Amino acid sequence: MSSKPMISTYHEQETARDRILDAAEALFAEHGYYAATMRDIAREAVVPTSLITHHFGTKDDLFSEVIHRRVPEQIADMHRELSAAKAASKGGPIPIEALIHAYIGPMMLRSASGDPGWKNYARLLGLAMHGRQYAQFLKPMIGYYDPITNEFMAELRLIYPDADARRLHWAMYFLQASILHVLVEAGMVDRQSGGLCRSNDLPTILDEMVALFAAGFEGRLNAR
Amino acid sequence: MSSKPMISTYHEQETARDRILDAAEALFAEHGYYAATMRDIAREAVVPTSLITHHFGTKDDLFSEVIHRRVPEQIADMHRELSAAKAASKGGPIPIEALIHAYIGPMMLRSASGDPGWKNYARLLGLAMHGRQYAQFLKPMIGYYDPITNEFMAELRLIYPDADARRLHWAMYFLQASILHVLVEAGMVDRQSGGLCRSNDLPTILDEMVALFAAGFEGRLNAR
DNA sequence: GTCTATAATGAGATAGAC
DNA sequence: GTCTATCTCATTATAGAC
Repeated sequence: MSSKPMISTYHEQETARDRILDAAEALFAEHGYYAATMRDIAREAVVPTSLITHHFGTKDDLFSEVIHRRVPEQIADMHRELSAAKAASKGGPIPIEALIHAYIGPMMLRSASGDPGWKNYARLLGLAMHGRQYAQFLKPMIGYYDPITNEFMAELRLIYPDADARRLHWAMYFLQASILHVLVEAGMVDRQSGGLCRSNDLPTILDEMVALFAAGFEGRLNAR
Repeated sequence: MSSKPMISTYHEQETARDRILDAAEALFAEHGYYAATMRDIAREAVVPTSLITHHFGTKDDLFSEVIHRRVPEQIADMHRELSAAKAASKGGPIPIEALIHAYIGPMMLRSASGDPGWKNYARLLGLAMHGRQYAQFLKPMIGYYDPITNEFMAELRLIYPDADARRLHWAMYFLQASILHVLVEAGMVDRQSGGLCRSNDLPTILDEMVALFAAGFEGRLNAR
């Protein structure tokens, strides 16, 4: 808050603490929480292992800090997009394409922005949210994502006021399930399409995903 | 193949080898590959750790064997459902609902069948296929799933002969991304819906998912 | 096939000098 | 804030008796 470098994207003048966070983010995203060791992270950051515990405490604490460094900005992105979509619809329900885009677009575009830190964070998010409840490293995330998702749910209800409440939740569930895998960029579609589609082509994926889920929501949630 | 018990669902007369596989399947599914230790697995199976390596070799080998025990039956399920859908359509294109159901239904219904082994296997599948290419334990899986997915892709092309090839791949990609998370039963929808929807209610999820993706495919792939 | 005992390695975390 | 050296413990894997 006080003496941070103003531009943290470039590696010049980066403190050891920042290098540790960057390295942890990258290795957690690449190998997962358990397979990424403190030693690996220290080597990547070119610091002794003890400096990690000095700055952050336990490995769990380090993971939490990696999340907390980015998550407020991400949630702010989503709020901004949601507000813009609301303003553009002038009191009426938001077009479904705009709502889906506001929900999944910010993280995908951050990931595609060219900043390797955001790319790693996006992949880490996709990995962590895929785990089960008890996983301790889910906790720093769900406190942020469940509330913002509920805000989007409220708008979805305004678009489809006659749809069954459970059906609205299922629709959002499938959308979230899908985006989590997309953020990981696991390479499945690359293999299966023989290179025709690339899982790191996030701008294309965003367009395709918005269109497909919008069609699904329209077809499924207007009835009844 | 020769002296296996004919009914492996019940625990009576189960060999130590089978107990090890069951325990490994359960703990890999619950905690992931790295967090589930050989000691945990041995304790759960009530055998000494050394018996695991004696029967299976390394931890990697054990994981592979857990997969190979179930995957042929699962692929056979999917082939059977696909063949039945083809036969029912009498030479014409398969209805999209039937194709999606044939693709995602078998694993979901196995998971919901009441056999805890299949439930654990389904969750493990959802976890493992979510990882990235290099993850060594992905290898025993993609050799099975990519070919069967390509068979379904071929049928999808027959349903939408005028659709762009990439768009067909993206549609299947989103479907697969979604089903992987559903199989994990991570509890996300339970929290967000306040208990209105449960992530272990797979029969309901199957119906909702088939309907939503069918609407999405129809709206997205008929055009052009 | 099954078990006890143990080896060999790598893990997360700490002490204390500079 | 940073580093060297080390502690303690859990990990996978093996040796060899029954």
